[in-house]
Amino acid sequence: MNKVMLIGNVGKEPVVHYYDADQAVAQVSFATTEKGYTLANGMQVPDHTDWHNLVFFRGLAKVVEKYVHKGDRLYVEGRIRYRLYDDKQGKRHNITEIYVDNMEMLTSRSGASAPTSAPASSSTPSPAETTENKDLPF
Amino acid sequence: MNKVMLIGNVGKEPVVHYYDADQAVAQVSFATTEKGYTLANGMQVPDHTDWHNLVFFRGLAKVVEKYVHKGDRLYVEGRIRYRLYDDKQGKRHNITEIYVDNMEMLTSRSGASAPTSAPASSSTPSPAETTENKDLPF
Amino acid sequence: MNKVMLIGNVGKEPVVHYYDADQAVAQVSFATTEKGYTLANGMQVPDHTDWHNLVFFRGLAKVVEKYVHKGDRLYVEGRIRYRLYDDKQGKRHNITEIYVDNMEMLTSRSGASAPTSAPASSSTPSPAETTENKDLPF
Amino acid sequence: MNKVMLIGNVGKEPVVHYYDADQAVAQVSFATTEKGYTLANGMQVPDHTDWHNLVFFRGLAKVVEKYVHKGDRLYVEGRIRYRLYDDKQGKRHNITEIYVDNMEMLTSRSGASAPTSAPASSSTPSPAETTENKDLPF
DNA sequence: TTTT
DNA sequence: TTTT
Repeated sequence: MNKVMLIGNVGKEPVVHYYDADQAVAQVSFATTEKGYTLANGMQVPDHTDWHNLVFFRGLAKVVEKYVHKGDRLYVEGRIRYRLYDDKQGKRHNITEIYVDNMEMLTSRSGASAPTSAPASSSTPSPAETTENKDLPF
Repeated sequence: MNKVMLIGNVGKEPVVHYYDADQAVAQVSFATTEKGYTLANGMQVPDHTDWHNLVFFRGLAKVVEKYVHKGDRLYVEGRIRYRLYDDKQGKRHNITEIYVDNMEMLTSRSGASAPTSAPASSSTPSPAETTENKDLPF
Repeated sequence: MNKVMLIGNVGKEPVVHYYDADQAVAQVSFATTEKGYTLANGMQVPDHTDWHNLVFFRGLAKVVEKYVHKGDRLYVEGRIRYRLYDDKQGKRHNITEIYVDNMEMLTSRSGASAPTSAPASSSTPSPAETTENKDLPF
Repeated sequence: MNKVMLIGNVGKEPVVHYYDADQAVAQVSFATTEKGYTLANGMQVPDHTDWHNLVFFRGLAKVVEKYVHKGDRLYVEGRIRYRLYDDKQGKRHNITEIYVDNMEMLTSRSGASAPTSAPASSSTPSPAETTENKDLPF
């Protein structure tokens, strides 16, 4: 088991690459913040923010491209991956990424205009705010 | 592994029992709500609320007694337990409970007056809004 | 959030219903066991087993029908649902179910003969032991 | 929320530092392995192992020092932390660590002799294989 | 009713 | 019985 669950906010506009029509990859810089607290001795521990490198593949990458924007609050589930890469100068770098398997948008955008091409009809079914498995409404 | 994670709201004031000075047990009726959504065919699936029976023991029960109130939003982690009990009429019942191992209060109560008896001193360290393991602030 | 994660064993053969060609539902009786331990005072707390009612829908129900059997070890993720139903005698009952959104088979069945009709060819791609989201092997 | 759950194996003997009698920190190199699988097109995706830097504080660090060894299988829960540090040559490095809040030992060591110095008494209550919250055995 |  |  290698499982990560995060609730946080998107730091800037997602970056999406298409390797072919089907193979989309989206990268999202994502902040989680741990609230500060006061120690028994009165010392104040400040808030702490971590910046995660989220990576979305295939269908999720397309959902990100369509609906996710800077500032949005998300719940994501995935796995930690550690990777080496060489930059243009041939320097080797470590990078830690979260491969996202599941996402839920927590920013409600009820009367939201769609990002790129606005839907003409107002009867359009609401934008998919959830990409989790949805099952029979028993 | 038998793990439950919930974010939701307290439905009524917690009920706390002391078996002796140390053995406190708190019971909390707790609602989680799954947002409705629109199916591909246009059908609307409404919001769905589940009511959980949370059970807190020992130190956590005391934190609940002190700080948790009707309407509060909580994050809880625990385990599912199924139990049989006989009511006063001798009738047997099934009950499902969530034994809580970890709790975090999500309702900020910054300028909160303490629940029953307000603390005299204003220099009191802030009420514990978190009961998770807190470690060295590296 | 209403999230459940279980690792345990299937107690008897799954029961599968088809409402139509697509709408399959599988029910699985599922045991999780919490290891006993010794208290500080030397008292022994025995092992404790909980029996969960798992419910699988659609594609997952079909995977269950094909591959899951009595005794198998599974990892499942899902949500808790509380439901009322009336039995044939018109008596009302509470039932707690785990709606499964994600499953992973932990019982390796490497040289396994397929459950009902064994595949003739040995070059058959291995049976799906995982039904989680699988992404690009970056 | 910044939550990590891992099941895997300890790669080498833990390294423990004491800053003072109470402030212990343990570091553990920890491997999680994702099973390979066969793609629809017959291509084989091999097993994939990730090496995590686990960090344990205070009481957990002492449990690690006493009971955790190379090869042991563990379940850990914690948070991801990204940190910069300068090495002895003054070079800046990124490091990703998992701050562990909760641990469970999955390697059973029933008749285990204690690691370094064996306890004198054989009536010693069994070694703590679990450091999770344990509650009233209702 | 299961399993380690 | 709660809340967003």
